[in-house]
Amino acid sequence: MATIRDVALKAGVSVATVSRVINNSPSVSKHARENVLNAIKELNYYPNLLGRNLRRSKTSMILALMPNVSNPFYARIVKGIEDIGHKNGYSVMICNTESDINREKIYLELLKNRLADGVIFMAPVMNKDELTAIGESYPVVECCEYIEGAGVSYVSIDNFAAAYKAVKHLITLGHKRIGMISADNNFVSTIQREAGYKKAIEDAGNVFDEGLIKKGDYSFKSGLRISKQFLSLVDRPTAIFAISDIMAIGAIRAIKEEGLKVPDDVAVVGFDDISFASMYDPMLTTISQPKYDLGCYAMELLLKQIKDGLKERENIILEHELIIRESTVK
Amino acid sequence: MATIRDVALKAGVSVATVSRVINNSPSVSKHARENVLNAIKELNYYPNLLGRNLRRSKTSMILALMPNVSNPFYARIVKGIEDIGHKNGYSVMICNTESDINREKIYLELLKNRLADGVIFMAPVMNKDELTAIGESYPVVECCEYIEGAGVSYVSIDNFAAAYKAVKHLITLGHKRIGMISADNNFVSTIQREAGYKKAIEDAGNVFDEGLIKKGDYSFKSGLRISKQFLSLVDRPTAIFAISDIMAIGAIRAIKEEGLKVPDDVAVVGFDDISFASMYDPMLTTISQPKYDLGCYAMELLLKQIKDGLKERENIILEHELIIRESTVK
DNA sequence: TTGTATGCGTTATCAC
DNA sequence: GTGATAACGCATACAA
Repeated sequence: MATIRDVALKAGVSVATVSRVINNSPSVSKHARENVLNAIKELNYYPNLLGRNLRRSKTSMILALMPNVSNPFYARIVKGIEDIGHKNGYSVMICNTESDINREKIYLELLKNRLADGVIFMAPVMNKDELTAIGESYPVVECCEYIEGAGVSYVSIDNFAAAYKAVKHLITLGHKRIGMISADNNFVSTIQREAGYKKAIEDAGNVFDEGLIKKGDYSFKSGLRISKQFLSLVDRPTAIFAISDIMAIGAIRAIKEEGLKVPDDVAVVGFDDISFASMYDPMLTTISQPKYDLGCYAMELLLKQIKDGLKERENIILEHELIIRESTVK
Repeated sequence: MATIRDVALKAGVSVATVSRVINNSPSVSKHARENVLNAIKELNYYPNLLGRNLRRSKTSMILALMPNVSNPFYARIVKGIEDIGHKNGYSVMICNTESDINREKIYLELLKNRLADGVIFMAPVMNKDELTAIGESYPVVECCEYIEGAGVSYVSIDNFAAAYKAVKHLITLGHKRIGMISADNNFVSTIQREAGYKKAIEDAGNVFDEGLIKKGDYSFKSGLRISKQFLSLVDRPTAIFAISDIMAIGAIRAIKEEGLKVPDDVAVVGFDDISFASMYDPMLTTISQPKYDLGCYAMELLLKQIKDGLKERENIILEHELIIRESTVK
């Protein structure tokens, strides 16, 4: 495999000149540049970035840690991250944590081992102190999900307001008993969405019933199971609000299996607006997050940290949107 | 940031000894090892892998190029790749090509630039000669989709047999006019699936009607649009076979929108068995590929190439399965 | 405009 | 069991 030295030899110049050509330094004669370029082509030379990166002590790589490659919710976010990254000369490596703290740590080693310049965390499961420690030494930004008080920059939406809006929508449609399919974790999104749900219920003058919040695990099956529980209540809810589209879809399936109609008998609202939401039958009313922009802003925050040092923390809250479809309105 | 030299200094030994400790060399005294370990902890030292990789000229990273992170079909495959990779000390970086040849090339540079030791290609769009060239110089294996005659190892399924089985299933159910939603490309999978479709039709003694194959683009919308075309035919098909689940789901939606029932009026078979297939209403009959195993085998083939040099080419065909659900049988 | 020489952080060879 | 030291491939300060 050709090295810069081979190129220099073939082009009859020094390695320094070759390096200058590669890096578009202006101070190199036309003649020399041509020779070098030819030699590069002839030798099919590609710079060894290990050498370059070691020398420059930067890798132009950033890490995107997500809990689940298969979750379509993250797809657009990643696109935003990549677009901004590429525009700035960074490659992004996507890594699958599976919400497994060990895998998170394995991939974080890439950062500590200087194989990446920074990391975008999609939904960290490590605890606050650990995250804070990482954030103090390396460029980190959280995207969507974040840990409050960890002192790490994040970009997200106002989950409280979003949930409030979703539930308000149901209330406006006349629903009084609204079941909520939440999750059994301490994510900010979960806590905020439950709070938004509660506030909307209470603002409407209805009594908040703790029993109408049940915990799933973001899966279709859990949405299905919980909804069946709701439907078997004597005073069953006429609407269900799920904190993820997949669980909402499980809810729809459950309602149909019970011989009921959506939205006539039970209305359903989801969260995320994944692509499947508009493919389902009925199409799902849901909260749309600005996924692409979330990714873009996260990457921009990260780049700023990398360039300017990591002193400044910055949090960005983007707008969400309620997308009304067939699962709530005919 | 601490380097091996700092550790050596603090531990009162030479860098060589530190290196030995890091790499678990047996020839280092208990005493020295302890000192080094302590120094490492105190200094919060992490080896700079750029240095190590440069020295060893290997990165223990492999590239997984996929057309689309958001396609749930690839999720399990990636899991297989990662599991085998991790088990062998490799990290895998997932990269999004979006079926864009430029992005493919950008990421392939990481290989040429020695930032990765090998690449697993999920659905290459580059042409045969280009792929062959890459395959001659670097460890490469194709997974699922592959280019025939490129001389690159691949692991896939028998798409001809799978399509044949799917269509045969419909024929057995009594269907005679079966529309096929294919794609407008030259993927092996597409060609083989069309051939399997044709053969099944002909083996059943029916006439093959070219007009019953229409081309989509793997999207929900294209499945929807094409199905509406099918349904508006005077002699409309009573069954539809789509080469992707997403298009099949579009077909179901179209059939329902026309006021028809699935499977009573029109039956539908998809391909891939994405998680969403069993969430839809009706649940989708489809061909299941052994996604996880596809990933595992691909990674194993790649590791073999990396270790043994890249001389040997090997192709692996795994078993598929027809999953019969509600979209064909009540 | 060009070349020489140094060092980035490691590992590995060699001598002790 | 240990320590000098020479690479790995490149970028750059400095000298010319």
